[in-house]
Amino acid sequence: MRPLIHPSIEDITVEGILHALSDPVRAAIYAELAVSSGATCSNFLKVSDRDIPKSTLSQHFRALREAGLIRSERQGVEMRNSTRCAEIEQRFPGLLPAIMKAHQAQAAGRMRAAKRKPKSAAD
Amino acid sequence: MRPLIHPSIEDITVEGILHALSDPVRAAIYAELAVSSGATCSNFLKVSDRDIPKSTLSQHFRALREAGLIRSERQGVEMRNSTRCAEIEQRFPGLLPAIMKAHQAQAAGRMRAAKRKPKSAAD
DNA sequence: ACCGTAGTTCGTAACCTATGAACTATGGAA
DNA sequence: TTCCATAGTTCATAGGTTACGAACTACGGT
Repeated sequence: MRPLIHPSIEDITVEGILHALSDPVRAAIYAELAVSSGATCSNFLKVSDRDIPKSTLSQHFRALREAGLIRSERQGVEMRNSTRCAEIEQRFPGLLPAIMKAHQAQAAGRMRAAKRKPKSAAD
Repeated sequence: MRPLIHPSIEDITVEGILHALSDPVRAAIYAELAVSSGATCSNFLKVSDRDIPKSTLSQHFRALREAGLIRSERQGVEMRNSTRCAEIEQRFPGLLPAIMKAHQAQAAGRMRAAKRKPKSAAD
């Protein structure tokens, strides 16, 4: 089992961050981790009502880790994950807050739209 | 020749924006357009000292356009491109400025590093 | 030593991207 | 009008990336 790779803060790139967060599953994972730090991978076997196979989930965590967005460490049989937002905030001030805010705004917009015509809930 | 597709403002997604700007060439194009509005595609046959084939360039412009980041319109034989940043700023306030600022910070960091050990200029 | 849980790795099919070659659209020049 | 040059687009395809089931590894308990 190869060791986990955590890029040092100066190796983190904007492109990498944007790419990692351009996937809705990863964005959701990151957003959740930003709030409830220390969550494990299997806390995310369901993401916004969608089942994610655990191999896929593992890859998503790897993508977030290698983009420098999260830090993962083994703790017993499971994996504790936490964001590296303090570090990133220092290197790219305002970037993550703006992205998270935009994601929230988008989710809020979806909710408003669903309320207006509730039939489309299963679209 | 199929007509150009410009998503309406409410169809623009955060994921789409992040994905479009997670490519360094597209980010450079967007940054340049944000400053010198009205530039044509062939203004970008070179991007940060790299030659971009024009078919590739065309795809990059399409990606930016269909993510909702730019508006393109034919003017005579060429194509005028401009950003839709005012609209996007309204829908996702602060998002684009934060991303652009981060890209600048990164470029500034690279420049500082190159100055410190100038030998690596050709890496 | 064995089992169950939590994640990782591997193989492969599906999808995405870059690029050269061929094409289309437009505005002059002959 | 016909021809040509310029600016971009589209197509085919090769190479890269991603998703996911199956098989595997790591750890803690019994």
